[in-house]
Amino acid sequence: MSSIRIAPTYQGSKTRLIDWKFSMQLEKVYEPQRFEPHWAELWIERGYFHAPSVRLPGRDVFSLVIPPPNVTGSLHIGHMLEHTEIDVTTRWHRMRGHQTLWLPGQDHAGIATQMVVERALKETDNITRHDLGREKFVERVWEWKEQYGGAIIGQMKRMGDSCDWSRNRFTLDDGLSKAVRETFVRLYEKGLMYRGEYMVNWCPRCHTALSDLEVVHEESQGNLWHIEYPVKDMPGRTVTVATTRPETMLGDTAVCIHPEDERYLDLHGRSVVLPLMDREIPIICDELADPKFGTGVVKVTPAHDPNDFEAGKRHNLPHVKVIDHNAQMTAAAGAYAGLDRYEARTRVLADLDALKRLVKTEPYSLSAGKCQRCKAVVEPLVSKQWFCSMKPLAGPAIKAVEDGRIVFVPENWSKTYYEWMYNIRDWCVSRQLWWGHRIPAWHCQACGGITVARQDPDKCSQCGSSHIEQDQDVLDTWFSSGLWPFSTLGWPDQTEDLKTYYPTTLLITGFDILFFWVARMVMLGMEMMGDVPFRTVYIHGLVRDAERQKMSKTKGNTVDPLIVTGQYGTDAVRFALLRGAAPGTDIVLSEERMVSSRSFANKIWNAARFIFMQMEKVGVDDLELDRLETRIGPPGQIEAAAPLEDRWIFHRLNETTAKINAAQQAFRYHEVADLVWGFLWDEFCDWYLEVKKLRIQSGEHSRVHLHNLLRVFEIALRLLHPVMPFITEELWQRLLKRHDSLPESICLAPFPQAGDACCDERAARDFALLREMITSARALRADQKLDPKQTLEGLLYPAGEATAALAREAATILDALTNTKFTLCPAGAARLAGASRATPEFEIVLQLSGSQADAMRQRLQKEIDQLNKVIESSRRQLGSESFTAKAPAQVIDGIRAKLADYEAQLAKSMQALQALP
RNA sequence: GGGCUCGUAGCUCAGUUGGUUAGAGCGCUACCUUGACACGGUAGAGGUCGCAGAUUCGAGUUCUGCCGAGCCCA
Repeated sequence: MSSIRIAPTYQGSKTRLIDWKFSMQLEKVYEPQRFEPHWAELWIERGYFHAPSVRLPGRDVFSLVIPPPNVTGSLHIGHMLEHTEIDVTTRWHRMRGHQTLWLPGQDHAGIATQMVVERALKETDNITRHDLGREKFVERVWEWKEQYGGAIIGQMKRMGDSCDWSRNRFTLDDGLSKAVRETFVRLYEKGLMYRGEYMVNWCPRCHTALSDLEVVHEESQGNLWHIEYPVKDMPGRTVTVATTRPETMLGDTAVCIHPEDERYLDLHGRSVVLPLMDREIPIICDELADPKFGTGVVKVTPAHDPNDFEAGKRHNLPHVKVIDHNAQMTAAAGAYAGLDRYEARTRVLADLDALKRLVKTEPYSLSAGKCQRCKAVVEPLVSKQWFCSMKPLAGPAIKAVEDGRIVFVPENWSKTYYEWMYNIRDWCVSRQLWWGHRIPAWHCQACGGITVARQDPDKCSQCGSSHIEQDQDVLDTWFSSGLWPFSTLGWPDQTEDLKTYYPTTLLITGFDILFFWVARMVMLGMEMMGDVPFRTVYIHGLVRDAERQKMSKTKGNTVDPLIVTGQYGTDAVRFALLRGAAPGTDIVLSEERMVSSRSFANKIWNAARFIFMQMEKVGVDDLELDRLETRIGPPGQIEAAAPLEDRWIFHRLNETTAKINAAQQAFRYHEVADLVWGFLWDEFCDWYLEVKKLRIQSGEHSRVHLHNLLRVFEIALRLLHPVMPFITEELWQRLLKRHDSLPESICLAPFPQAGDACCDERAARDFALLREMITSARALRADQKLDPKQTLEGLLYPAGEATAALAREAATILDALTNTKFTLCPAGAARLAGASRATPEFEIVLQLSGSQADAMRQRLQKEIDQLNKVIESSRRQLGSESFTAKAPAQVIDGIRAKLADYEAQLAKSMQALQALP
């Protein structure tokens, strides 16, 4: 092996893997920026994440579609959490040899994108979209999309998201647009898509109708104004209505009382005169009025309130539209025409006050519906829109979850899902926008008929006239998103992709779009494909800041993934996110979490550095690690004659492997992270490496020791890879000699599986005992404030032959790791006075001066107190008839054994206390 | 008003079907710059698991009520 060592450089050789000859020298400090971009690019260039269309024989399929981010946006930390969870799961499946597809893409976000481009037009050219015209405007949005739409893709690639980029999809792609049109036509033909005049949520800023879901209700402090209406032909008789929106009174076409309200029986069949307008309107009887609320009289404005709209239908009331699509008063508002709705409110109140018709103003908290996008207060307006009937679609969607064909994780989300599904209302799908899928319906100027078609028609399907014009509106973005799991796979064409990957295996997404997206995908998937779109829905939490606050731009507490990954490394940020990602909980992302996660990466880095240095010293490079077949499946056989630490670490590795696979299966990402952390840091680095250091220093059988060390480390890297893909790839590439039989990348190497071959309970017990001896001795030293550099004399009294044998076998380790020269004493030998520590298995005594005895006495007394406490409670339990009669024998035996231990330990502690000078 | 979630160490959180002395990270204290790592090591302190009942031989874990925090739907 050459003695020249050059740090690897990736420049000018993007597609080259690391040259192993130069791979053994690691920088002292972990610097992820040096290698993360390299691997991110290489993985994609080599096509490791490409999924074939054809179903490969004998392999499980794992497929998942991305929740498509908004094309104009950039990724925030919430996306990064979502993508990390997806990526961890995807990589895990890929490594398990499954035919794996993570399909990426973006959606066109109709309202949001149009808003952004309109704003830009205003700023740069001071023009509106109407100045440009529809065609030109849409062109501009496409230009915008081309310019900024790549941002997300770039970010995802840099984060190592293992998606198949050859399949990237956009909701406005030709294929997906075809799917949208096909769906619309099918639903229309089935009578599930209809057009009509109904009251919808209208955003006066975005100038479009919104679905119920796009309206957010916010509590705010307002007033309840009480207005008096004089009853016609009954001088002096008035009724008082209460309203939070007095300006709408101009459009009142009735007042309403409850039919059984005794206060108003004399008013049945009467009418009132609407103040300010001097319009006579009827008094109607309807359940709409709640006798218990206020005066029991309500004003009825069918054109501007959903409940009144319904009441208006029941009583054939006329609509007087006093507020228009710009939230300005119409001509019907008489003197108030042209005013903004709030200005009109002020004026109406002033005028009513002048007429002495405003009898009371009381503060009132109300919840106003606001546009999700622009936060403008939504105006309920009657207009002609397209609606999708939901009830018929909801049935099969509910059943799919009830049957367990779709499973929610955590399970309780299914309740929220049912709740919404059972109370579902028709979906307003038309939007008065230009950016989106134009509705495939043509209106005939001759007969007024509607032609809905897959291909653009040239004449009316009803009268044959060629004077037809396509509907001006586009569809809700979520309509196309609802088709995402199959439109992205080529539907409505019957593609190979569809056969192979639909239904998808899993969906990982946030609860905020459970109704918007998840529920609609289920309904449309059932309807169009006749099968569920995914089998499992994992709902992740919300990323919060260190103070548990929701992140928001206005609060300024957002975390930019690009900045933090630059600071700490992508692996560390991923790990920090995952450590908090217990199912059903929000994720708290703090600076400290990222710092400690980077420390973990640094720890692994340095463990590798140590290993590589030893390999150099011993003069071995690969130690036959190229024989991959020995590493598929369980961690492998370990000879019975192998040193204790090897038998122990393989046992632990195997256990950890089993637990990690189980945690992966259950989406317990925090557990995956904790397990791998605990194994690598607390066991591999703190104990195994420390012992191996001694072995290698001794110079005997270094090769054998190193061989096992490398095997463990290599397997651990693969366990860690889904969670920290970059550092594991970097180290794995450096560790392994390039060999034809090996996968090119750790991405493609098999994920470790647990087996029985290296289970070794005895080694586990022995090593735990050895650790206890060492820890006890160290604790004694620390208690006595003894100089760590001073080698001490110590005595070890084992309780039995097995412990004695272990003490003999591990004598050098015990001495070295405690800096003590221990003498092994027979079990029954007389105790020497000194600092002592006892366990059921052994007792350790260190020589002690009188001045140090006090601290020791205190510690022993505390220990005795604690022992007495647990002994008492154990005895009480064992003395209880009902316990011994009912508890399982295993539990009783366990407590008996433990009690014996406590008692033995207590005796030793008492003895030690007495022995103190 | 209906539904859901949470309340465990100073802070942020784990704790899978009830079972022996309740864990982690960060922070804190003391000691240690030891040839992988101070982004480190060793040893420690710190919790009557929100409150009150109930079930049980046994409850952080199950049930009921209350208090407190948050979210969703109407």
